[in-house]
Amino acid sequence: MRSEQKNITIQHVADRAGVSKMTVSRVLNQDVKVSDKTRAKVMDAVQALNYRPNISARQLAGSKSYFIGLLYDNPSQGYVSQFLLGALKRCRATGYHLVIDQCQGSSQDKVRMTRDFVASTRVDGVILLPPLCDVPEILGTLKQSGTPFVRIAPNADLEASPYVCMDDYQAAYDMTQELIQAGHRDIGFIIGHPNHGTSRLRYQGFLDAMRSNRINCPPEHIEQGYFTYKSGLQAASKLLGLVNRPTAIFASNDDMAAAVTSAAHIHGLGVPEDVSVAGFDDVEIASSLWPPLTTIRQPIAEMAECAIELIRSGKLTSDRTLRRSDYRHLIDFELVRRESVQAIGDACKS
Amino acid sequence: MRSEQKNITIQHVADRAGVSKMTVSRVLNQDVKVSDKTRAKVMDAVQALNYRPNISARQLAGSKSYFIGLLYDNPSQGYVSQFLLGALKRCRATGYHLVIDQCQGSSQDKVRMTRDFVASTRVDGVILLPPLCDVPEILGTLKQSGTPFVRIAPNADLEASPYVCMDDYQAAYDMTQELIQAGHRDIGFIIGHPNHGTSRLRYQGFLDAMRSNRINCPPEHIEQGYFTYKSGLQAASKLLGLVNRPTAIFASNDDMAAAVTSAAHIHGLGVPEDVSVAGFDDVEIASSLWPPLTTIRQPIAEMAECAIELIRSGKLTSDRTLRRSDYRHLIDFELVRRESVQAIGDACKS
DNA sequence: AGTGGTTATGTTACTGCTAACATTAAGTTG
DNA sequence: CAACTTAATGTTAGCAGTAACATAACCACT
Repeated sequence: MRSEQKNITIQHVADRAGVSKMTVSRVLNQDVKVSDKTRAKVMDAVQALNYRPNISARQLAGSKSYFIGLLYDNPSQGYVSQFLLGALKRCRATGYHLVIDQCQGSSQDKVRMTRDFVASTRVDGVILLPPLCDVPEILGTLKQSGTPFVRIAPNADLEASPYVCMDDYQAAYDMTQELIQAGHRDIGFIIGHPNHGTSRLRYQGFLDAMRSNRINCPPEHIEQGYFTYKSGLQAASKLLGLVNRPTAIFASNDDMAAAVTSAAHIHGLGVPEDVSVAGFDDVEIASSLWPPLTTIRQPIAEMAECAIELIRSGKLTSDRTLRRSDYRHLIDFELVRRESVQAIGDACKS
Repeated sequence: MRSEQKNITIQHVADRAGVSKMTVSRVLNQDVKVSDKTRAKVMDAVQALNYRPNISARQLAGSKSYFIGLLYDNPSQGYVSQFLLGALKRCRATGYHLVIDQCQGSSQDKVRMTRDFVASTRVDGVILLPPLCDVPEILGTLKQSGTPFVRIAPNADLEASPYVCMDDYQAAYDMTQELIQAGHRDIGFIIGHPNHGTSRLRYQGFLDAMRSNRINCPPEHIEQGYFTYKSGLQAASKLLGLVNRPTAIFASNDDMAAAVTSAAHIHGLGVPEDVSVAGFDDVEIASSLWPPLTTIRQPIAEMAECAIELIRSGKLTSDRTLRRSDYRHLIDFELVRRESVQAIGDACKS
């Protein structure tokens, strides 16, 4: 017994407003060819009846489905929920809905799942989260099906589709600059996983910031990590055991930065009194740790909003080749200052 | 240009199989009244044409929408993604789809959002994640709209709807038993946030396990926490500073357990050599920490599967009052043994 | 053979909306 | 002021399925 009050349809609204169904439909779809007077009458009726268009009927009759698909595989926990935050906000504001699915297994499985997904939901477009956005077979499948899609932070094949990302290089540059401005000169750096494209960008940003401040960076201050807590622990132990121990350590992600904090404690060093720590990503651990991490907030939610808009705009649907400038959408990051970084006093550490 | 191959409809399948649309529909909906021969013919045609029913048409014509709503507010990060894992698995297997939305703001906002959500998506049912499942206004709104709903791990108002949860009491009991069996007698416990119903259950499980093993638990071994890393740090510091310092600490969640690990390091104690640590929840931090935490894995994905099945089954739709046994669905937890707990040797600590 | 009772399949009439075309009303011009 | 635009609204015919009823086919049993 779903219907306490029986479903109100466009016909009820039309009757109440004294117009035809079609006019109501036009008002609801922002068609220009409706007089202001009629529009007002219709809107009043919509309000009064608390009418919501039946999305299925719309989809069946029209060309748009008002559904946007979100496919993901296995991004870091929290990434999905962050992304959803922004995506849902935009969807709510525009009357769209998000249908999500996980796409895992062999690349053959992924292809099948992708195909089934677009076929059975008839979404208007698909958003691919990393690392799914770098699976060539999926890109191929989507292209073949004619479904527009946007990728989030892809590492490769940048011409395959429009994509949204942040400027990892600039963020690392800025964070390094921040540490330098706080008086740090001996800065340790822990590189991310060598397979991730972002690792290189972040590393390069760090190096260039050091260089442009004419600060020498000895090779023993650079350690290779793998984005895991454990790898961070090992890297940090080496850095903190050095004779010319750095006064600040910049880790390529928060998990490793958290490990640096633990390593410091083990070495009997306080954070931030003895060593400052900076992370990257602003995942949950960054703020739940004590002291909370100074880090780079990835604008995941904003990236999501941008992706939704791209699909909604319909720009991607048209056959005409997109302009090059339509492909890349850079979203601003944010440097989050928390307690894990402290300025060095006048008393210079020996 | 969405249509590379024009959409195949039920009519095409019917033509190819040499039957009417209705028969195809019956086969697809597992109707019993179809002969095996006809069923085979139809399935062959479906396979050959790679036909997928149009979900909108189904929804419009039929009573089911094949969409299930998932509403959440602000659970711990990772909870949502964990939940999605199970929910999506079940959905995929059954031809359903998940439409998700976030429901935030004042309770008035939440009511409006909930109402809009069910009205515009016409989902077959709604799943409420904690802490949203304890907002009375939302429960009221859903009931009023006649939409069936299932709650996940609710704290209060247990008769309001069917719900799915795990046995927190038993889990805490088992974990305590585990520590005792590893030879620990002096066990510290950090209670969770007093506002959470689960905190009491976990505490009680701990107490009862101690009691049934006739182990005395001095009051100074019990500390109040608030489920945060910081509160765990403070509680652990007190416990580890005691003269009769416990040999094991059981924290009511993983964040606090992680803090215990850090506190131990600060106190110059090794985990697990000097002090064993047990957590609860098995969130990401539990396995990314070093040493990884022995903890209770909340069966979030399984709870999700159960919730989907409940809605899909249609049991909740009927007006007849549900049997009491239909309300509560307990899902088995799992005790995850990792490196943070060690058995105490024969040499008994003084 | 005729009656009744199944069981399997077909028909018809919707579901709520929009595309495409048809019509009316209003404004413009020679 | 009739003819011609143009703007605003109405009509008709689907979209792709399912519910509900109608019918045909088959079988057993008096």
